[in-house]
Amino acid sequence: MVRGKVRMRRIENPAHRRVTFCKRREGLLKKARELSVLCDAEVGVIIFSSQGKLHELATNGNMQSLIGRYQSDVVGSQMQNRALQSQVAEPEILLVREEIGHLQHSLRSTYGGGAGDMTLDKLHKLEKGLEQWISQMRSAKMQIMQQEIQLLENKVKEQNELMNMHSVFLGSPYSTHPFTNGNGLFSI
Amino acid sequence: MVRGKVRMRRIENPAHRRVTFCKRREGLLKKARELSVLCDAEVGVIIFSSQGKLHELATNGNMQSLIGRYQSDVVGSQMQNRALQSQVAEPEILLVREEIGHLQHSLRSTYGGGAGDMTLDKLHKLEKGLEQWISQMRSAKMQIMQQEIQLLENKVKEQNELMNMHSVFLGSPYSTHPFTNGNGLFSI
DNA sequence: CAAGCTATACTTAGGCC
DNA sequence: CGGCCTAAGTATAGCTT
Repeated sequence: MVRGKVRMRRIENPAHRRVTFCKRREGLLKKARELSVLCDAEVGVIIFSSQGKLHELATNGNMQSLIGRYQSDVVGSQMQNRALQSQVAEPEILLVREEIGHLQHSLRSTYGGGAGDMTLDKLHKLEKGLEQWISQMRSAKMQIMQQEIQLLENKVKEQNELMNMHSVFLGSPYSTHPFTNGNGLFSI
Repeated sequence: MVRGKVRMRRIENPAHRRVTFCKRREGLLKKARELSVLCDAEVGVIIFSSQGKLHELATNGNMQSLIGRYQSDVVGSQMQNRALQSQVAEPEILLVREEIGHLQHSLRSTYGGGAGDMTLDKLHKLEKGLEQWISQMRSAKMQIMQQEIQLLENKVKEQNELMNMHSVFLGSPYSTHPFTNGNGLFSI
């Protein structure tokens, strides 16, 4: 029987803690699955016990793809999606894929099945992960550069507006500035 | 009032579905936080609603580091940790860091504060992410190669044992095989 | 030490504002 | 829409086996 409100702090008794961990972990995963089914949501749960053991749930069956979607959403922007798609054929990814292909081939010729298939499956997951990581990396870099360009464009626009004000009220004192064009405005 | 057992299937009415999503999402995150506190566990939850909106919880406050830990555990092995640490100073990461440094510098000189700081903060997060992704990528590749080496070594050992059996029962029929050494055994 | 039990606390569907 | 209410259904702490 639950004799009172549960004290919301770390359970000190290690045995109690482990039992509670097992029960509540199952409860949490059940709730996650229910949320996913009832509300048509995609849910991922990652749990590390205090002993460091990993437990996980990905309602779509693939944590890597969920993490990929998460990264896309956090790094953000529509560019991300375009980048993820356009970059699949880029040389760096092709090189890695080729490298993995070689490794898979040598493994395949070494083992004919059983344990070998497990290893291949693992490699396949790694391959997916690698592509994802590289895409993410590049997308993030493109994102940064895109931001810089945007900021510089804004800066230029700002300066041009200032210039126009100066022109109206004070004439065009900067017409000989080395970075301005014939109209006294910055250009890229 | 709850009039009967909840039917464990997608709620078709969109309004009901959204309300239930909000309620159960809060419940799930609460349970996750409780599990973390009571049992001293590290918990991460990622939820995408059916409209694609992201909701997340990382009980240590940093989803990226949780994902990093997850990747380490899935890709596996102690090597991963060594790799994560030893590779921080590697040229590729230094290059990216330098590149980001340049972008940060130009942003800093363009804007003096306010929105500029938000952008810098975002860049800083991206920088951390990039390092992680590169480390992950390299660790995964090293892991694959490590596995290949291990498998090849096992294969060689196996072959050598077979050779020994042949030597005992049939003599040494393969002593002139181009890939064997003077003892009729494979070597790397 | 895991598995099962049960009283009690907690969650939540549906209603209402 | 978002918050509050409440009955009914669930989860689970502490116990037992």
